Amino acid sequence: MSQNWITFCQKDPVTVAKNILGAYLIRETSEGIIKGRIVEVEAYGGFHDAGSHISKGVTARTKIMLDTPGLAYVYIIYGMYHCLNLVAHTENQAGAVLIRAVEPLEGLEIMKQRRGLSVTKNVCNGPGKLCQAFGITKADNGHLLSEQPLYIVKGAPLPEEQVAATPRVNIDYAGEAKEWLWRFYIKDNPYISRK
DNA sequence: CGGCTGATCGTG
DNA sequence: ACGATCAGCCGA
Repeated sequence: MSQNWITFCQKDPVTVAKNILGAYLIRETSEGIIKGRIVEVEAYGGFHDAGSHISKGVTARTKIMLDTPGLAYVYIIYGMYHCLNLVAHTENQAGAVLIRAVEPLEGLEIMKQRRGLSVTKNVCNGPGKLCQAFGITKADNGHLLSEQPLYIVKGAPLPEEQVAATPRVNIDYAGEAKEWLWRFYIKDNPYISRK
């Protein structure tokens, strides 16, 4: 039910990021179901977080970070790739959670075909890669991620000792915020984007 | 308008 | 280590 989902996402982005680890990302396509387990995420905050898009200003692109928690925030990066985020923040705040890597579970053939690969390795172990595998584009921007045909289903809670926290990737411009331990991944999972 | 920048990826 | 490649943002 969507209200449960919105409530789940209406917490600070760091909490939502940790809570969404181990959940399932599901895409229904005309060719079949694609499913994966979320194994790596990053939290992005509001105006105080120099690594966050919205800290540079509220624009047509970034204003969704202020919108309803649980919406998809999809943007194009480097003119070539898409990234999927989940809007996540408390009342009157801004924030999002970047889905960085997924462990492929179902729809392997469709994913490999879209990625142009013959083996499962490297199909979903990066934010741009998983969007290509799942067929996620700007057409999905603003979609509530509890609803078909693109949705997230919560998994079993993870023991804290299975979760690693590190600085976020590729935000060298972000000053002190680049040191914050806002990247989370499932330890020893072979499908994370990098060590 | 023109100029820059980038929450990436594949290749080497 | 580096280049591809262009939406998004800003300043004029």
